[in-house]
Amino acid sequence: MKYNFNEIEKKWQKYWSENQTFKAENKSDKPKFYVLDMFPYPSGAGLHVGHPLGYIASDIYARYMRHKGFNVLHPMGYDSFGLPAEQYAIQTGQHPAKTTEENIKTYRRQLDQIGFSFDWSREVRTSNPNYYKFTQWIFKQLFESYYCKDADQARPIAELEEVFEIEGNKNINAVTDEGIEIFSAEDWKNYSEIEKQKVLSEYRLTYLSETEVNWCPALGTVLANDEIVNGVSERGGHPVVRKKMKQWSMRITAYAQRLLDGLEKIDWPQPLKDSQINWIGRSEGAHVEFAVQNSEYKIGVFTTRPDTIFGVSFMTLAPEHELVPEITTDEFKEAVDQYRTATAKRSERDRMADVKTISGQFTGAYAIHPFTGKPIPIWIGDYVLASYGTGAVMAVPCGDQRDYDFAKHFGIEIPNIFKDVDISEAACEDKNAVIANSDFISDLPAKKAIKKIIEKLEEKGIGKGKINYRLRDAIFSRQRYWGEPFPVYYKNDMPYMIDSKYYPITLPDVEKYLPTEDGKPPLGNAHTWAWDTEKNEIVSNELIDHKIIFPMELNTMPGWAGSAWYFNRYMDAKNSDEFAGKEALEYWRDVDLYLGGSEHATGHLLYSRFWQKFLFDKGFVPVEEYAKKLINQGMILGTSAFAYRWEYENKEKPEEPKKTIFVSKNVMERILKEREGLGKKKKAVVGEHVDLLGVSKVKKEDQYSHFTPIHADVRFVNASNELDVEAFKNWRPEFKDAEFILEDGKYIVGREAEKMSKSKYNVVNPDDICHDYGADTLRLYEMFLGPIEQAKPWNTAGITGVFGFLKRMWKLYHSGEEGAFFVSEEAPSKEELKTLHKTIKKVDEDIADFSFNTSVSSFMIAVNELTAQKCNKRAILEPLAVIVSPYAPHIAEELWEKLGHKESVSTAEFPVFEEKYLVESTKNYPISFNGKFRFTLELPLDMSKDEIERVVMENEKTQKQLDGRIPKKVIVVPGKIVNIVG
RNA sequence: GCCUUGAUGGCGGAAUUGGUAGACGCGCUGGAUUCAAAAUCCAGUUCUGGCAACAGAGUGCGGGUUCGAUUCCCGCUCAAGGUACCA
Repeated sequence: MKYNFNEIEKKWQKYWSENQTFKAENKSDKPKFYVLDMFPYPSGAGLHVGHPLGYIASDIYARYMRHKGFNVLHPMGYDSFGLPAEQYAIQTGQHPAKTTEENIKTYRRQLDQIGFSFDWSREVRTSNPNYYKFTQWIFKQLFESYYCKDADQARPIAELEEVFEIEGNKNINAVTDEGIEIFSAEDWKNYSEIEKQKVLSEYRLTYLSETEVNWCPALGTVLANDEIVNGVSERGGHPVVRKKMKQWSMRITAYAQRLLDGLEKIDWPQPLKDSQINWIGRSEGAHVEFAVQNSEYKIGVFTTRPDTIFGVSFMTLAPEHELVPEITTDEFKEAVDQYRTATAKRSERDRMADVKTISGQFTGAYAIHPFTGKPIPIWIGDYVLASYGTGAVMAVPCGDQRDYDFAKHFGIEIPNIFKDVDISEAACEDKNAVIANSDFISDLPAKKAIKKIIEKLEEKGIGKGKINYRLRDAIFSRQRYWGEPFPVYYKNDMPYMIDSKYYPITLPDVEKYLPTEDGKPPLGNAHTWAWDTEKNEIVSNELIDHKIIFPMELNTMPGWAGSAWYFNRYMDAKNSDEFAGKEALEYWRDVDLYLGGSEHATGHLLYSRFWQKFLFDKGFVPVEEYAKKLINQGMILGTSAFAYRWEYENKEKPEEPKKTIFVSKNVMERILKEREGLGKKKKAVVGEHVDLLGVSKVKKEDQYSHFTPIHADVRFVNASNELDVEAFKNWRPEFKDAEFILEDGKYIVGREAEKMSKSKYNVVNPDDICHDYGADTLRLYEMFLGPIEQAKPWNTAGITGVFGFLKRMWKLYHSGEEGAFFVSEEAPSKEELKTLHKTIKKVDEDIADFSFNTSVSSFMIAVNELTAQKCNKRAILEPLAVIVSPYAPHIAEELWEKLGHKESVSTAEFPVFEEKYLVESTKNYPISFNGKFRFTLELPLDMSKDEIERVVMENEKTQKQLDGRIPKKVIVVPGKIVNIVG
């Protein structure tokens, strides 16, 4: 019988679906195991071969753990809110819900065809109102909480209000906005409703704030930093300005320290942890206040080197610093204003990217040095960022290179406060340098000086030790349509939460998905988007009276909102009362294995940890870290194909039409090489080669043109990199009449590994592979490509290898007449048992190490050996089917059934490795001379060291190697090696 | 610049605590089978020299430790990813 993979795979996929084979129960006597994949955004392009890599690995793990007796939760769902669907809606007018639904159907079909053991009964979609009602609920919880530093956890905001009533806020130790005012109980009671709400919002874990954003008036939207190139929008090249906007923020900074500490408790890849540590950016130092001369104002700075305070010779403020207009003297007003306008035009990223240009402006004002009392000129400069620390620095040119460069550039003095250090060329940033010329901290090393200076600052009441974080509160508003609506309405411009009883607050329909003409987000186009506080329902905007009926929030939540808690939802996906029931949460607790790409390191993986900690503080979830172990899967890259275009124009005969000529790769390379030999600029000119190309007779120097690599669709290229020229010509009208310069009658393309993407025409779809070779081959091959965490280019060249393996394995079970199924009941031989147990051991170890590629190799070795042994014993082939089943489940099920089993192979117990079958009595000792291996010698394993040495030395091969020399030393490591030195 | 990861045949990659470098697969070469092809099977395949036995070189580069280094240590080069005026 032939290995008919198409039929087998369809049959078992149907079986699994009909029998709900992989449905996980929330109660079980078995230990639990939760295997999770980062869920996909269902894009219109469908799955490409890169997507399933992680899913296959996690599926192997999940199936393996089932065999090992665990109750496995292995769910899948969709992060289905997002920009592409909205862009598509803008272009076509189709509702994003509709296109998203279609895309999900494609994804599901593709996922099913690969044979994953997902429990589809728990599928979640972030854009489903039954799901996002809980995203809204969590948002409300955050709104109604503040971070208490004493308890080091989130507490209800209602507690604050009680305290305010009694004693004001003087004893409250909470994470708040900078510079919060102290008020008494009396003050509080006299505050208006609006004033009270304003105060509370300074404490809330999610709050409205004026945030600087990159506003693009032409597109009517806010752009992310990476959507701006050279100060204009990437799309369309429209001007971008920095603008203040009222937006929701998440006080993630409250959790900075715990997010840092938590990393020590979880088994995540070190690079990923490092990038989170980096992102949080903790630095220890001091906050110091500098008084401004002849004024009431004080400028606070953060410094990590308070010990260098005697080296301060100027201060620099960010141009946006709020005190700049207040302190600037009339004389400098104009220059300062000019500088401020100039920097406002540049995006933050531009400013940061341009490190070389030093610019700044003196304000005319002076601060007073807190210890020496000397006046210190106050400058503004765009090397100081408004968003870090206090937006101001005490400049110590002798100790900080940026301050040094700034001082040099503007001719500011550079006092030296380091003992025996030359600062004529550069600043001294060495923390081991001893401080000098610094009053009471002179002659101290940095560490001691820092301690002393902080004590003094605190004593004088002008500063204190401080820990600063680079991490900033996360902006949570998006001016988009296709996202979660906020459950918020506005009364007197203050936000109020709609009671969670009325969730979900469903996304309203709009006619256009673009921003409104007056620049409001797309929800501004909705006609029915007002909250009736009496009827508790969404009503027509026309009814807004600001008494009972109020306007609702027009922003939507960002992409990461839904994905910040979905792993909890899978535990109890159908619960309509709670985001997940207590019992389910207690049973599943956390993810045991989480698989996904490292690109989420500082986005999803940080925000989701933050939300989990918050939910933990509130007692809603039982664990503080939701994923014990995380594995990054590397990206599968596409192998792009390039055709090299040369635009040819005969300048002597302009009447001749221009020609598009494609030059085969090696011809092009030869030309470039020759030109290099002639000393001409590489890749610049091909004029001299007109003859060679045989195009036309022209004056050579008139032909100037570059070779331009053009992406050719990889479907037109075969394994030998030959281009199907006809298909390529028909592909695009502009290539219809192109000419081709061939080599050996073929057009050879260049190849390069790039991210798989539609625009690069290098996407390989798993559908074709499944059709031609089957899902089991695809699964094995993706694993066989190399270590899971490594990025690698996709190349189908080797796929016949694993396909051949499956066919050979199939044959083992079909040793009957004319290939009929047959297994013998005979007892297996020693050799057969050895092969089997060697493989069990290897697969156990490999799965524990997530080394799936080497398991596939060991399967191949096993099948090769069993084939050579002509093995057809049930006692070997039955366990073999189980070992292979996590990797190639369809063929395993089919063979399992043929072996006479009624239940799915997934219920079978994983074969247990037994050492006794591998015990050897002899060892083939490698004999080396001076560390160089020469030959092997088979000796009993129980032979003593001396005995081995004697036998080896007596051996004639040894004598031949020694050629009469007397060895200085003979090293014998029993069971390992013999090395003869001398 | 900084952080991280990596570099092994023609290619993807393997090598447990330092102990026979190149498993397994692809490709390539030769052979069997076939009218022929596909498929399948067998043999060979790191490089250099040699008919061969064998000898020499060899895991990015330069040193070191060791009887012995792909593996450990020091110094570099290159590549990929992340991050960037973070006071």
